[in-house]
Amino acid sequence: MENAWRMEQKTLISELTEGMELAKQLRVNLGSAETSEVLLRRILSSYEKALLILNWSGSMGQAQASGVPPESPISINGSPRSEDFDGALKDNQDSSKKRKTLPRRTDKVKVSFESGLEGPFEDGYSWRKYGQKDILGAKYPRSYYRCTYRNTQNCWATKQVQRSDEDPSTFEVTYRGTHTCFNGSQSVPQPASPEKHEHKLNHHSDNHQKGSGINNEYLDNKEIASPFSFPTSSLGCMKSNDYCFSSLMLDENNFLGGFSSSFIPPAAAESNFYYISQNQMNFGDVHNLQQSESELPELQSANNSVANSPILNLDFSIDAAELDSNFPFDNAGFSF
DNA sequence: GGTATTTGACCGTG
DNA sequence: CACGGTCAAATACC
Repeated sequence: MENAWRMEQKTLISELTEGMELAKQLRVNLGSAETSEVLLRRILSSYEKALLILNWSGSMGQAQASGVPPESPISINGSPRSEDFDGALKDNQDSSKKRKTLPRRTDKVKVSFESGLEGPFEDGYSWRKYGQKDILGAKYPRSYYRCTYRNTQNCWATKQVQRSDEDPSTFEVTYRGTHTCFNGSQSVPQPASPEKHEHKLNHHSDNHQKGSGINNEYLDNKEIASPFSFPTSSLGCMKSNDYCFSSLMLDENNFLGGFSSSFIPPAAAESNFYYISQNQMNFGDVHNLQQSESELPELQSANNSVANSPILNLDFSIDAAELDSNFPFDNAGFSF
């Protein structure tokens, strides 16, 4: 067993390393759509293999290491609820029920109120709040948002925003589902002004504070969290197909989802989680990409921050960190 | 009047 | 049964 594991580990490391390299190349080549696509495919392939391995040895039980049908059944179209796509995710084995343990991705974002909004909080999408709940053990309530275009464009993306009790200036944002809306309207706040920027989209800003019934605390929460976003970023597809593309790809990777997934056209992409191509144009800084599925109990991302993430240049690093908890990667020398 | 938010109720899951 | 997530009626704002 051990030998087997070691071998797998090597393979895994090799695959991940390659993926990383490819990603780096991609970064350099971004711009040339074709090249990017090829590279992305390769990246995906590498990660897929790695994931399969992980999946297999990591949790013997579920090893769905076979060519699991990647894409989820077009749930988006017909399904009335967002929970659908989780089903899509891992329904292979347990089919039947919808689960709440949707894989999702969490980001922690730090914001400084004192100095005004420092980080850009627009992710280019329009969110509509549909609920708020007090969470056990948390000081602050959790807010639930869904894409404004859910009905009009069948976009089932949702996100949850929770203020950290320990550090109120930090918000944990959990994205679920992928945007399938094409909102040119979202005009991404392009080169988001690094410094306090108005968190209101000038264009079509429809999220201004309306519910003036909320108290300040929530207001904060809301103003900031709601339109949330990252630096320049890009979540999902915005206007540039290229970015959309990459987002999807990575997304599809689903780092832990463990599915093979081949590229899915943006339109129908209903992958499961976003992946944020972090800011600064070229995935510069990493965040946490967490996809937790039933396998990984929790997603916590650990870094907060927009501000400092000494991590490398590629997002993949995150995984390393995460996986780390499950595997002895030490020797791998994941020093991206 | 249309759209967004608030908030209690409902429902599925563990 | 408790908790988290979503629904939907009521309400607020433009």
